[in-house]
Amino acid sequence: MANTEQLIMQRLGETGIRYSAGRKALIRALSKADGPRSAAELYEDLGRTIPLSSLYRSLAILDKTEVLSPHHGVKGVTRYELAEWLTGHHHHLVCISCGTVDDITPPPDLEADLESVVKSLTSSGRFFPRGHALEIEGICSECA
Amino acid sequence: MANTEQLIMQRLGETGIRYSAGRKALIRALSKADGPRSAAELYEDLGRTIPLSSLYRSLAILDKTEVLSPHHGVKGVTRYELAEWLTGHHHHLVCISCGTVDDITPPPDLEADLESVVKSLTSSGRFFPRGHALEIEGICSECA
DNA sequence: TTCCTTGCAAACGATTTGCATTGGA
DNA sequence: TCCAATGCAAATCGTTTGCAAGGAA
Repeated sequence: MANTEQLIMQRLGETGIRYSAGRKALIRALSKADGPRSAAELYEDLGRTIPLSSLYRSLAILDKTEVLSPHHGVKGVTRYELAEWLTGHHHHLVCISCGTVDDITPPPDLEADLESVVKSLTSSGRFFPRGHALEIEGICSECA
Repeated sequence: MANTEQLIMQRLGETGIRYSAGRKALIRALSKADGPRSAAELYEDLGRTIPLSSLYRSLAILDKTEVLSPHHGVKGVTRYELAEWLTGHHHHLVCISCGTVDDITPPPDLEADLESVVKSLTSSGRFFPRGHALEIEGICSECA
């Protein structure tokens, strides 16, 4: 999706945030990944060319501007992925052994079921839903 | 549930783990809570009578024996709740602002839908599911 | 006596921040 | 020029661990 970067540049331009070379590399690494990535993982993905502190800062900024969304997984590490308005809605397979997260896309009719589940669960009026996440926890093929 | 403690004592007894006064207090605090609690929150709940290190150790042991199950939420903190074989299956409302987590129990027919979603998503054979978690993310009434 | 548990302090790992420097519009 | 971005090091925060003392079986 060459278009994804266009959308990101546009979003960032609106708020005076620069789409620097480092951030471009970060975004491309995330685009290639098949699931959310932590700062440490991105550090390796990028050949340790960008210091961790810069990665953390960029991740925080891109999170705040909703270009990325965080995923809080096993072992207290935060992983980030492109926000759903860029990638489309999806869910996660989470390995409870190594913490790896893979994306999965549910068939549309099943997703409709999920939506109705969410709606019926939040009809109390005491909670204002922004989204939902179906996390399927188990053991990945690497750890099995 | 006076019966819950019986079940826990029995489970611990099988593995030479003691149900000490501190752990009893911890379990009772979790029983009263309406959602998963972090070590720091339990520390406060218990009037700071049990040091954090003891709480962390007990939480780790009770996790390993599957009396508790962990929830990895906002801000990289781990919260624990009684395992589902003690409390029944349920899901979570997660406040993306303050990190608070509340339990919700889905109507049985909707839960059946969820089960079928999970089954259809994991039919690839490359992932071995242990459970699922539907996290509904949004803003709680406190933060709204 | 034999282990498990507890407390305190030190150690750790992930993440954040202060500060001086660099770089782009 | 002006402000955002970067790099390094130090600081924070949640969590873990070493070790010696306390307690239950």
